[in-house]
Amino acid sequence: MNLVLFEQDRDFIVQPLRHGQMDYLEPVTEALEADLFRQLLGRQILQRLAETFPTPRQKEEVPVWLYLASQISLRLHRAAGYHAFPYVIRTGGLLAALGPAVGRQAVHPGSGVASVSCPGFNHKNRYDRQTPCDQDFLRKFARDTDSGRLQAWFNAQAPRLLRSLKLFDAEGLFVGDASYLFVPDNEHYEHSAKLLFDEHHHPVDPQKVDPRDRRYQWRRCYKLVSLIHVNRSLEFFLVVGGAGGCRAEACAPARPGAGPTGT
DNA sequence: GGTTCCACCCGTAGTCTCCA
DNA sequence: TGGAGACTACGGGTGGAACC
Repeated sequence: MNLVLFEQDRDFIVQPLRHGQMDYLEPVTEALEADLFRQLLGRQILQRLAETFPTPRQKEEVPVWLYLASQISLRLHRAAGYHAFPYVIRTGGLLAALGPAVGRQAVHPGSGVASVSCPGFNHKNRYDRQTPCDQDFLRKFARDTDSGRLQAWFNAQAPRLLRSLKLFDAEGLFVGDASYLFVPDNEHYEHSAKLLFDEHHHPVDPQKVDPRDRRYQWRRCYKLVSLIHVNRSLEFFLVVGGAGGCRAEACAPARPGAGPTGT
């Protein structure tokens, strides 16, 4: 974790920290994240995934493996949007794993301010690069990727990769899990559906309950069905496949009140 | 010269926060 | 509780670099 403080900020920030007052704790340390990406890169995992990724680009400037690594890093930091990419790069461990050929971090000896310098993968930039690629590249690459091909790619490559790494338990236990992803009530969320949920986030049949009951709420959502591999002692779980979407008929609860928890 | 990629910029809409 | 302003996410446009 990098923390650069100016003199006037110290009392304001350090004192509450000493008393255990914190609004948010970063769940991933720089060292742990760097170790993860060293494994992924050193064992050629990201490169192998990139070879089959359904890239929307006809020619490649920024490598696909960097796109995949950036997406993983954003998820690790729970970044909701690409806007956070410069901050994730500056504070996370991805840059350390990638090495100075992709970017290096330096702390100014006088001011103590940390800065990042990245050579990039082309010479189209006008300003000094703070990230290996522009956040707009990640955003538009993701937007242009065909969702159907992406889902098919994940469902094919994830089990293939896990099998090659010998990560499947010999007993071969798989669990089907359905979750509901709640979104704001905005019809621009394509293929989302409004369902009636009870106070435990279980979908219920509006024909069989009183929708005016305040315990029930109409909520817009997507449904995610995941195939998860576990061992009997539940020491780990691996998501090996999934399907998303939420047309009303597909999202209707199979058994009122017995649905999965919202996630 | 045409095409593609992407860095950079801008406008818009949605969401959040603050305050009366 | 509602309005104003700030913030954020996103789509679209532009122009330069790279390549054929």
